[in-house]
Amino acid sequence: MDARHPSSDPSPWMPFASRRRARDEKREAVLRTAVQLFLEQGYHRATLNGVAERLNITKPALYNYFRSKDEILFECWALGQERVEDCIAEIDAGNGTGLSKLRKLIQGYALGMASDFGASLVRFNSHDLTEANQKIARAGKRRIDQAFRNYVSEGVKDGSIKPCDVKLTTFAIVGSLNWIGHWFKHDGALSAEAIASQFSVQLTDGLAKTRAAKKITKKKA
Amino acid sequence: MDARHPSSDPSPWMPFASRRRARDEKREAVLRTAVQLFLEQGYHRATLNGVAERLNITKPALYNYFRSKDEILFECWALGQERVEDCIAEIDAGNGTGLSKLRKLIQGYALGMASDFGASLVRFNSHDLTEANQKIARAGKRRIDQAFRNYVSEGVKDGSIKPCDVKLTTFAIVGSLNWIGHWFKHDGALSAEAIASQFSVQLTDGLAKTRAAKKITKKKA
DNA sequence: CCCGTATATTACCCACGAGTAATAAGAAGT
DNA sequence: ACTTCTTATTACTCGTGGGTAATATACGGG
Repeated sequence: MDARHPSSDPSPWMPFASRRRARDEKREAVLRTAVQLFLEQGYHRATLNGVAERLNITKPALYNYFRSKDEILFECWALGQERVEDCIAEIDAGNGTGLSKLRKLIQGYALGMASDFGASLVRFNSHDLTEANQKIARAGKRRIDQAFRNYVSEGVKDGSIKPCDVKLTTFAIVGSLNWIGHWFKHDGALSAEAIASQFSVQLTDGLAKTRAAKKITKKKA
Repeated sequence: MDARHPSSDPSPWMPFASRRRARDEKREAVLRTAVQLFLEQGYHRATLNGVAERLNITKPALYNYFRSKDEILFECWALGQERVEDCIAEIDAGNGTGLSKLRKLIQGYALGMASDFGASLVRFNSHDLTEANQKIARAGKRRIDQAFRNYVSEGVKDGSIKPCDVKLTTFAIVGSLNWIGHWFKHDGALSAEAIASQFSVQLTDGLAKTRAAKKITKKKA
């Protein structure tokens, strides 16, 4: 069925490695199922029995992979967070104007929000995490917010974005994007990609300092 | 202290009325305390014992005013909803371009979001309501969303707003506004009014079809 | 002054679901 | 085949908190 047990491979670690991989796959399967159920029914209404049932196992089996329900919640959150942070890292590695970076981040973040793990960043209540994990989550949120703000103010500096209140502008953009996590449906009329590219244009529409926009500003001034 | 017991009033219904009013005030006090606690700790972490404690009463006393915890939640939601719907009614009663109506709604909605009851529209999980109340909440959300869409498409028709994807534009605006409910703090640097007026301008900035904007559109075309 | 109603309290119930033994089954290695 | 480690199951505990029954107290009206 698959190449998970390549008996032809003589390496004595291979069987071990393959078992580890199977384990990780199961862990991921749990997370995927859990996040779906959490999103469908809400974290508290969703029970671990329910999660287990969907996986055709029983609740205690889950405890081979996770220590507690809130740990599952946290790891769902973490996967969504990771994806966004990877996106930020990629943007930071490249170059471009503040505006182009901002657009990339908007696009990446929008795509994230259209996924289950991404939506968990905004659909779950941070109070359901342990105190320690709440701190981690807050720090993560901060880093993302900071990235947005950095790109905006960078854009203002390099002239690609017209002067604006960085904080409020960021809030407005992030808000629009977060909302995707609440209304997006995979079976809807709009694909995630379409939304992402639309938003990356639309949300920066009034922000870009084009030649034409410059003219207007000067006219007004 | 107050005129709640006007013994000078001969009307036999007056005492009754005054007691009703006291009752309603207590009901409201419960809701105010409850919504605060729900927002602080999350609906599930917050207990009715906790709510009662803050009011210097005990849990069963709450059941003189509400049938269940989720009824309290619902009424908090309803108060926030009502406020927005009042705003919509007011706008619909007056006249103006689609753009000016949209700006009024943005302003009103932003102000709402900066209040506890308004924030409850977006901070609480609809799954914590009864099936019946979920339907009511969904219908309410729909009405608000529809108002936004109506004003936008009205604006496009009357020429105050430049042609755009009504649905996505609305989502973007509503998203920005809803996000206020998550980050606004009463003791923060920005007042609710400042945010509301800022957003009413900023969110419609790229939307308004000014003469200058018209020129750009024609240039591009 | 007494009665009836509204409103509060104390003391309880109990459903629910997270988490935990105790234990069985299955595969890997020898 | 025997052992061992992993992974799963059955059957259970138990804390929590929403909700209730019985009851006390305050207050306005006759």
